[in-house]
Amino acid sequence: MTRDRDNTKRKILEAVGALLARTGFSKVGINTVAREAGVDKALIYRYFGGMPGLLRAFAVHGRFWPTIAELLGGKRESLTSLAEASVTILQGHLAALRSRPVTQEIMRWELQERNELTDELARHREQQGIELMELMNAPAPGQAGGDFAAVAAIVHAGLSYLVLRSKTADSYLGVDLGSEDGWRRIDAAIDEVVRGYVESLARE
Amino acid sequence: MTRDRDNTKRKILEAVGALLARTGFSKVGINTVAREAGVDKALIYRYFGGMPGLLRAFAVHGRFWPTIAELLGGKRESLTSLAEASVTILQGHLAALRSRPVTQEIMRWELQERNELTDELARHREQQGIELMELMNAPAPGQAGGDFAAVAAIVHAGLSYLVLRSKTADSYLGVDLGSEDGWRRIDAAIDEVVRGYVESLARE
DNA sequence: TCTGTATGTCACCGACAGGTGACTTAGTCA
DNA sequence: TGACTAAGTCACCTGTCGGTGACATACAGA
Repeated sequence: MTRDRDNTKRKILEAVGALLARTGFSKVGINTVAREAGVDKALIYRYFGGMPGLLRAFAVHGRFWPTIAELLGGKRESLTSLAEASVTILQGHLAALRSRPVTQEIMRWELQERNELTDELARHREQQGIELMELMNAPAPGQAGGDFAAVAAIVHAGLSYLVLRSKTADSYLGVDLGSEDGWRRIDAAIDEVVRGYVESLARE
Repeated sequence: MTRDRDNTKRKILEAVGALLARTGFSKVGINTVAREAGVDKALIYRYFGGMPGLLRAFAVHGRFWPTIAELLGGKRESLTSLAEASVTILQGHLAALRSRPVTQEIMRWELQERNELTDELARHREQQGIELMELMNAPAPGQAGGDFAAVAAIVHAGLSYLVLRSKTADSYLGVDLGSEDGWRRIDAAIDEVVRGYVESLARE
């Protein structure tokens, strides 16, 4: 065999991602990762110091969260109104999350367990979320007669939940989570509910 | 020691609930349940046939899902409008879920794993969800110019996610998930967003 | 009072987990 | 070419898991 530390480290990190996407966090351990990577587990300890270190390296190395640019999907210039911006961002969130199985697994993991790593990941996302809120030019609570941030949080969370749930459920409240048709309904509903709400704010 | 099969079974089932609420599904196993119940694990095999049988018995015995009556919170008579009914039901869903840690754990479990038991639980809830939709007297998609069911699914899912996330996160998009204040914002936002949306439907 | 049964106890199995230390060997540099 | 370093291998430890069979004994019914 050839000896190549960097390549081995890469194989290990890739194994984490593959295992994560395929089997979820609960099955990711030293032994399974080593097996998946075709590498002796002692090397994981030598190169990453153990499971926590490996996960940290994995978290740092990967691009799990969509950039703001991706969320906007090249529509940055069209964000002329609060409704416009909100719909674009929320629809972008839905599409981005759906296309990232590993991110979904990380989010499932975050729901189960709290540790320094999940906290760090959460901090990063919370930070980005707040940037997004600013990008929507959201009015502060009360300022426009409504709590826009709280509404956005509900919808954002709802999209997250529907995507996470789609792995293990066929439908949710009658909406098919297994077909593109169902997701088109969700996508359209984002538009409906956000515009409806923002209009009601404007009317006050 | 006294010999009392029924009491032992009860202790075992209670141990499942306690363990579930305290440590989540991933830590629920034959050994941990037996230890928690202060009982020999052989009895679990004798009385329940093993882990799947125990979980099934647990699922049957417990009241994890709020009844429709609880969701309505004694406001059945006031459901005069679509908006009224929807807000009441969604706020009821939020309160009910927040008060049920075991239900939350089951839902976390459902996000991770799919098996006959989670499927059965999901079927039951999907059924109840559809009843709720009918109770809201929801117009069919397209009938009122909007897909009410999809919007309701997003909001319903969002509330679920926020509650599940509150165990491991302090805030979500700037909304504090650890204080009653944050939840009051969510509660109010349900009202805002639903009314805003329903009004926009009426205006078409 | 005796006896059968079912409740509860215990010891043990194989499999697999995380973790470690000693060994072999490939590649590099003097 | 020889020697050193580090990459890779292997054997083995401890603990826990799910699962099972043999055993002890409390209790009810004859």
